[in-house]
Amino acid sequence: MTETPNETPDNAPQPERFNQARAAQAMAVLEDYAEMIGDLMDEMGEARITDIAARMGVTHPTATKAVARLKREGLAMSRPYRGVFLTEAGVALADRVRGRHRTVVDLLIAVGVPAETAELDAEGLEHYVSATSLAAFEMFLANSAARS
Amino acid sequence: MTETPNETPDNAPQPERFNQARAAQAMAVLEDYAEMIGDLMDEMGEARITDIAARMGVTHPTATKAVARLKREGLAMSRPYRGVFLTEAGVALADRVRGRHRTVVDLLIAVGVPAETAELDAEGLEHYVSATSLAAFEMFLANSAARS
DNA sequence: ACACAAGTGTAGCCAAGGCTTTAATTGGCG
DNA sequence: CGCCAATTAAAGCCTTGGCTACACTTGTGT
Repeated sequence: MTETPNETPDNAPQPERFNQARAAQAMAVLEDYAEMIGDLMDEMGEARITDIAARMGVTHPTATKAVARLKREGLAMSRPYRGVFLTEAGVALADRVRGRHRTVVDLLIAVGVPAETAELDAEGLEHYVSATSLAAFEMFLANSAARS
Repeated sequence: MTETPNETPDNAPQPERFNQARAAQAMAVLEDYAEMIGDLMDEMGEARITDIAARMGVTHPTATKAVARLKREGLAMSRPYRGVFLTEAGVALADRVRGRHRTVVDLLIAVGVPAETAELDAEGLEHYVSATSLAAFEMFLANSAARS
């Protein structure tokens, strides 16, 4: 191997922004599952693989794999044939995701997107909203409310 | 609750929205590549694999694969060892993506997101903005401009 | 007590989208 | 003209996240 330390790719414009988007995308699925498990725990007291799969619109093996990944990331715990539970970190993530989702939906509505579309689009958008943008959204919403 | 587990999945929120988001995600990469090829054709008259790869921040083989996918989708054409060109459909897609990108950036800025962050976030966000939301964004921007 | 249905887990396949390595083509230069 | 560097292509591997098929627990009902 020639010593090719992963230095800056080269003098290209900014390919990093794509990598950043790709990284966010990797996290997106985890976030969705964590949020879903949080919802199920709130509603039913526990999250079962079948329910998670049904809600996510996937088959149980797929849900199992996702849960395995959540466990690997320290976001969830589960014992064989028992329900799935979120760790403290998982709960924190779920809460954060939920809050962000609401903010995104509210912002979309605030700029004139129909409520239904806002919900639908937010599902895809939310994972790509940076903390900076989220803060801006909240400020914008606060100002809008105050001005109305 | 009695044991009766034969109940319908309760208020199961359509899992389709997740599938929708997944579909959008599949298109995202293609859109990015098409846009990039369009840029390169405008700037240099042709798009070469090496340039595409550099700009996207990936290796050449990855870019080659992406181009193959674009060709499969009827969005691009290329002859071995010659440049890559967009088909009519590809050009249309690239233009649409470019316009949407600008609108998204403008909207983010309009609601108070710093310009740099807006650019960065738009890269991920743009692929999930529906036509309905996009139209709402444009109307919002038009109104903002008029009111300023 | 045991059988069977439902739920869960495991294995193996596929496509996408990354990567590295190796081969081939092109084209410029000595 | 022939060789070499750069470019492109091809082949093979990895991970993610879908899927189906099949195996195994669990626990409920007779």
